[in-house]
Amino acid sequence: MNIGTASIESDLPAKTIRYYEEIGLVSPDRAMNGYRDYGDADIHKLRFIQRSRSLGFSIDECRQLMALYNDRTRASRDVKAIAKSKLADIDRKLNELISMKRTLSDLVEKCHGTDRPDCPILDDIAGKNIPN
Amino acid sequence: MNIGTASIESDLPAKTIRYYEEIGLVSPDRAMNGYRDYGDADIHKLRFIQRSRSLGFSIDECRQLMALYNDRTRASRDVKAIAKSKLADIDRKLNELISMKRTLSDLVEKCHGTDRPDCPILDDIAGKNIPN
DNA sequence: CCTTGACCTTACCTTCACTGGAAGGTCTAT
DNA sequence: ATAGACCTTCCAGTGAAGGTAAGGTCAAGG
Repeated sequence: MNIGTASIESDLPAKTIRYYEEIGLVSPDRAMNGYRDYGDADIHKLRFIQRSRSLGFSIDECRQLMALYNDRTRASRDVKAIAKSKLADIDRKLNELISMKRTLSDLVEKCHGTDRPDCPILDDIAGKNIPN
Repeated sequence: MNIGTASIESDLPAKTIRYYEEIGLVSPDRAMNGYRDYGDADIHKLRFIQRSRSLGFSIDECRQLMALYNDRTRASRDVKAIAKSKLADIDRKLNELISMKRTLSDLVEKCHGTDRPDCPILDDIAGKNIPN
């Protein structure tokens, strides 16, 4: 499968996929013409990375997970530990996002959204009683 | 007020404050000795930016928000639109995060966590079918 | 007056994770 | 045979800072 198809399958820009190869995350075969040739396992990896990245995990964290994929002799205990620590990260991110959402949607709700300059969102961001 | 104090007042690293000056966000006076001299209005702006950034707005969005804030004739509708689009972003991230959490905690639960290399988490990453 | 140490300055380099563009090779359909 | 959609590599730039170096300034203590 060429990079264009891999891009669609993994929901990642071709540019990004090449970058991931450059930094050693996913190394596809090459066809006779020099084109990258992605197999199902590559697509699966790319999808996993895409999902992890979109959740705010760093490339380095993705690399840890990829390393687990490449080392089939690792004790499943270690894998479980890493997965659990990622779960804790996810929970932390969830809480941050929820708090951000609460604040923002409070503000959006209070904002009348008209032509008038009066705006609770800006008032909040600016802090209540600071002079212009 | 020197940059160190401004840093404390605005809850932003001095380095970041200088960067904000470089990109034209906040331009303090200079004292005779060349030190930056921040007034209340500058601190106010810095706090505004700090708060916007912590709510997930990009620098460019902060710039828009500040322009709206400084524009006495602004429409609160415009501010609301920006905030709502940010909220949509947050919701999308939340959903992805929740789905990732479900996947990972499913896997952690299924993982026996012993010395054996056999590991359901890796099997999932590899795209194997895991019998329930 | 001198030194120490905290604070400030600019200038430049590095980071992370891409993203864009140029210049050119390949494939497929008409 | 040619168009245009794909692919290749290489080089540069982005946002939003963080790090480090080399040096200027200031207040306090000896």
